[in-house]
Amino acid sequence: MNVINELGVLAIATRLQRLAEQIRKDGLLIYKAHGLDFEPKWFPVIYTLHVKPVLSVVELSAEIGYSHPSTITLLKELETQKLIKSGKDKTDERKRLVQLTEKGQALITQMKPVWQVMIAASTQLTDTQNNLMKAMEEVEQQMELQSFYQRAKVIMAAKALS
Amino acid sequence: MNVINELGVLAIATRLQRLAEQIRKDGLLIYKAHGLDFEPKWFPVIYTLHVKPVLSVVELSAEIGYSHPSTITLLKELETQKLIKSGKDKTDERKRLVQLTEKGQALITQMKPVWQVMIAASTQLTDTQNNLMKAMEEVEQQMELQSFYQRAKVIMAAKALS
DNA sequence: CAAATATATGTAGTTGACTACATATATTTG
DNA sequence: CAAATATATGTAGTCAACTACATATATTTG
Repeated sequence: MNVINELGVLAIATRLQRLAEQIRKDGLLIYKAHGLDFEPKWFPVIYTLHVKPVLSVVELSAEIGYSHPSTITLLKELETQKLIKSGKDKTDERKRLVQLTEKGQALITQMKPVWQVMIAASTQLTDTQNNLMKAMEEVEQQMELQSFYQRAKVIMAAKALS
Repeated sequence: MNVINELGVLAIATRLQRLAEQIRKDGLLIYKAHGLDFEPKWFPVIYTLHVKPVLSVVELSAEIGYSHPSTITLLKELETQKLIKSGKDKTDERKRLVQLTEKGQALITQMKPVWQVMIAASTQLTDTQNNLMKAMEEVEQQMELQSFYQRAKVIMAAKALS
């Protein structure tokens, strides 16, 4: 077994990160080609608020699967873009309720056809023999079953016996 | 077609990044469990210098597939750990030649059995129905054939005709 | 009902990669 | 052979996520 395989596994994230960077850059270009001023990283927030119009920061974070500080950063950017607005929840003063502005809603209407194109293009990219999305999900499942560390421990124990 | 698919594609990198973070953390623990003071991110540099004992910074960057500034950062860390050493190339004063120290070589000997365990564990994790490594390679190939942006353009053009 | 605990938000600093730019040396070419 | 170009290295700053910690408000419990 070639030790470089281990490199391969540890390097997956780096490679995917690069791929993702490229996809984000192209995403930005695609929006621009349609005359739209929108960054791909804003999509999860905007789309979620489109589907669930009023959410607190933590609810939104949970929906998009990000940490709440990451979400707060995105919300700041979107607020300066005037695409979202927010205010205190009157029944629970801890909560800040976030929602789209009219400008945000109008932008979504313009973006919808672009999203369709993006979906078609990204499906072309990822729907190969080993589907990347499915592979991801499978590995996440494996990790949940047993972590990398736990697996290593079991393998070590087995080796010690033989 | 559900628009959230697009989120899925753009979110791949984030998810993979998290997975990679977890794997790195566990990797650190596995080294520690063996009494070794080594960070997973150092592996590409150390292993490459093990196979190709003397390399310049740019040669090394190319081997591990990182940008040269990223490589320089790793080399700095490894130099403070006294795992590598470096000096000017006498025939080409621009080049800095990098190599393992004795300490570095001794550490590799200690790490080799640990790498075997890591390879076995990570193979368990990623060798599922849709193999993650292969999926990655396939998507990289697709991107080389035609970028996300180009694909979107073609799809848009086709739409305009219909 | 006061104290302890839980929840919501926010700030600061970290991580591991990157790009853009600056500088030093080597090589090529008019 | 001097000027232009190419290569090698290094520095500074960016990016998109994170964790750890701090604070404010709400809820639960002895």
